[in-house]
Amino acid sequence: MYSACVPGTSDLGERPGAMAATGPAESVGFTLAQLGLETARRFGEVVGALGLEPRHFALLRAVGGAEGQSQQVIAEYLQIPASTMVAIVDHLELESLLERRLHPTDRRTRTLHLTAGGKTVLAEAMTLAMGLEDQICAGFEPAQRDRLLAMLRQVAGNLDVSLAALPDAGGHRPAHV
Amino acid sequence: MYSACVPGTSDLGERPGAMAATGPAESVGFTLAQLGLETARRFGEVVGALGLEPRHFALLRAVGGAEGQSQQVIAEYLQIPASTMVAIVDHLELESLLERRLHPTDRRTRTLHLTAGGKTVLAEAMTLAMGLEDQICAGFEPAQRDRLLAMLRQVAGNLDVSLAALPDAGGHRPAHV
DNA sequence: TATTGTTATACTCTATAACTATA
DNA sequence: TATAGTTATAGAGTATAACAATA
Repeated sequence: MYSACVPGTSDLGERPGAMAATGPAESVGFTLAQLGLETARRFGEVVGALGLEPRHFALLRAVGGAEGQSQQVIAEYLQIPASTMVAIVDHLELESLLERRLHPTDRRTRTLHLTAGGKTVLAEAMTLAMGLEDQICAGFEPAQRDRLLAMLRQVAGNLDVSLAALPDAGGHRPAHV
Repeated sequence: MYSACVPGTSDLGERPGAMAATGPAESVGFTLAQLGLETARRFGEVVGALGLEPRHFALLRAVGGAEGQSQQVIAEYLQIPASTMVAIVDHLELESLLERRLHPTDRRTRTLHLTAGGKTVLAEAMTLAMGLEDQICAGFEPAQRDRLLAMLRQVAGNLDVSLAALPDAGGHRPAHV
């Protein structure tokens, strides 16, 4: 993890120090990079209380929002290679938070589904995430927070960052239909 | 780098895919984490054109703003372990962008100084960073950009993130003086 | 005896590529 | 022949701890 050098980046896990401080406070870019890093780090701590790592949460959330999708589709959405996907799914399946099921027509494909426990843990994680959100936005009036979000969305647009969720399997039809 | 799972984190280098998309667009936390990640990634691309990695830029910048500080002080500021610091300093010294000098009174200590070339490269990198800044803030009027920065600073305060630079060696006096 | 910097090393994470089974 | 998923493996990056010189 050295993305921290921000605006270099860096990935953080629950690993200790990242190269963090880097930018002038007058720059939106530096500030965003630094806040993003710290936000991610805090989130890791928060979901860590549930025994989850950020990547596990990310997968639970993706599956929760797109029940029945294939591993491949979800891996592409999360922008991780197939081999990494296998490891994460293995981990969560071992903890009985999600399960692989056979695809109804294609026996090569595995579809992913949350278990009851997975839904519970995901809900708990979302609750904790909302608590962090409140901490992040402390002192903001609702209208101010909305303005901040609107500006951040504009920045996302400027950077071609998609904030969209993955449609569930039912929404996906073969192109030729 | 998997901090990308955002708000997991992650560090990014110039490495390809990071687990990126994760959060609902209605959350400041998720959005910040995602934008921070992308900003850091873009910055890595930008300074990469100068042959720098984000961590190299971070060190050049820290030294440029605190000429003559010891490796230890700067490593602490950057929140990286001493052994990592050695590797980065080695790299930049090999490229003649900075140099180690002997401390005037303590022969254990090395002080860090930018070379003329280092100053040039740092200035070029700052110019490129400003170009990225313009891209990030495209469509914002100056007053809007100021409002965004002010809000981000408030978030930084909420998260105890320091945006301060490191004082240079001259500003450091032993506590007992 | 404590501290600065260095070196050696072990560990984690990630991605590439080979492999199996299906289509 | 191509694709979904799996496994094996090699590489990068990081941190921990032992070490040398100096205080």
